[in-house]
Amino acid sequence: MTDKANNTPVAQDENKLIAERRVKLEKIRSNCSANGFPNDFNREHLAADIQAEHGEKTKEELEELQVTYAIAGRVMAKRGPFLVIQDSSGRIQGYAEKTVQKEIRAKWGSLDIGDIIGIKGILHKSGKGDLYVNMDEYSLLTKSLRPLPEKFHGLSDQETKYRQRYVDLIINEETRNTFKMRSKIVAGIRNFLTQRDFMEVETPMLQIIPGGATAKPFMTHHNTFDLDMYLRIAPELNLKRLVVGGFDRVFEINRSFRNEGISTRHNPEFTMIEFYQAYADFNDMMNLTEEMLRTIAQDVLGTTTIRNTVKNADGEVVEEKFYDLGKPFVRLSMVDAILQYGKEHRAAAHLDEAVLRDPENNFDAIKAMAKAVGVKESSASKVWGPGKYICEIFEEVAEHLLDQPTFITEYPWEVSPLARRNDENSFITDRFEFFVGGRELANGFSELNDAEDQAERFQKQVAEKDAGDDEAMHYDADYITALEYGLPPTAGEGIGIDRLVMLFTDSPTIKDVILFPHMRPEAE
RNA sequence: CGGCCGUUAGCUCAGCUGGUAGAGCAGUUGGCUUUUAACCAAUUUGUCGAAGGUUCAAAUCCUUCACGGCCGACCA
Repeated sequence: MTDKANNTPVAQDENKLIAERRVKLEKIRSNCSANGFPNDFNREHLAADIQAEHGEKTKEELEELQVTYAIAGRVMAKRGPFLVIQDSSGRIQGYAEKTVQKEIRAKWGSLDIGDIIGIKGILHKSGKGDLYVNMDEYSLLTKSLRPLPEKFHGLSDQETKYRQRYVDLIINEETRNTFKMRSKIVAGIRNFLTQRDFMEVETPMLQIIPGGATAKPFMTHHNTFDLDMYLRIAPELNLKRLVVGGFDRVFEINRSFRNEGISTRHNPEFTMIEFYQAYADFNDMMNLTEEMLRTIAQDVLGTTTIRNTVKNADGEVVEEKFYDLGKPFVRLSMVDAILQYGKEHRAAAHLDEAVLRDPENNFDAIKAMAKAVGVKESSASKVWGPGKYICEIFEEVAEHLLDQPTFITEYPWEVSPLARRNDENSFITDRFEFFVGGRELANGFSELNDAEDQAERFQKQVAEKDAGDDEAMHYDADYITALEYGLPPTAGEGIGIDRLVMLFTDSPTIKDVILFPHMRPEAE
């Protein structure tokens, strides 16, 4: 099948400014080598390195040195004879004396903001104290045909920032920093785990049975097998198959896909790390999480205290929050969280501790309580048991209030189809979720390695699917087979990388930490 | 999927209770030539998101649609 709509070239949004630059490009093509696009300039130095090495020197000291530098980058501003050049490391000025300016005008028409040039010459310091490279040699490397956003206000239109991230990256240093930080965070996680003998693996994203989470999958089709397939919603089951195989400590950092709503916290494809450790339990995972986040914060931010802000429409900071990852994180059971945070809720009077602590024998009461606090029921709620109601009440009255780093434990087995039951209380599992700033960042548990129990849980999920819950899990017979070979006692965890980066970079929406977030196509 | 808000020049934005489109930046031309949002003078730029409607007259009022933002819903 060919999709002509996506392959038809559409008329570019030409305007006068672009036309003027095309005229200049014609001139450059005829006056310069390589038809105007040379690739023989040898860039030898970065702006930031030069600034670091010579920024503190006096004008006179520099004149004595007479050092030559070869820089290249994008022209970001013109100030008389000075050109502000931006490269991947930072900015430094170039200086065009009058004869050079005349020469440029004759050969290139004129230099535009956005053009990419190479400059080689002696480094000086200006009267106002800024370093500049004299344009002893220079070459126009790439003519920019499109005008950049205005130099002072920059690019603030969010739609353009997301649709044309390349423009956002040219213009906004905060955007560049966010994605540099993201790279460092991922590298930090990788280091942390590999130092602890975890092995990085890659498992299929195309799956026949999407498993490992309750979510709606994307569907696709494999032509050769003539087989419907799904994009994975989680790597979980394959990673545990690897633990069965004897890889005791594995992790995978990559995308999962869920065919659900888009919001400030949700993108249809998102990056998770999942890691599994044999002969460990969920308490070990919580300890590991604390240590990992602490280490990464220290390595990436240079501090364990993270500052997040709330801004108003004008971009002014109206609220500041600090999260100290250096302190032990709060650990609270789900029911305790309901009782503690529910005090502020408008329906607080309905939160009866005796009922919450024994929901199985108070099913009607827990249902009434859920209704009182505002839990909305749907057609799928026919199959809800007491555990699901507890979880719904928690989400309604407590979850969004979990600001400081908090582990919530004691998730009911009913909402945890892959987690191990607690030994003392079979109503709950050895599971936790981790929250910061009202956002869920991680989910971990001691793994259910009892094949027969797992088979029963899958059957219950299938019943829920048949009852109309299209997010319920499929029965994965091969996974049961794998468990029958024997999964050692194991604990595992998934951390949402995008949300973690949001926390570390003080980003209010997930689109700010994803280079190319999904948007509806623009109308033609 | 629902509520509210937005969409005007390449960018950032004005444009009032309807009277026929503006500023700064950048662009063009010239000047200046160690500037820092460089400066000085002159000057160009528009399908006012799209389509209907009301009106003598619509960027402005009404309707529908598109896209975006925020908040809900779903979820991670």
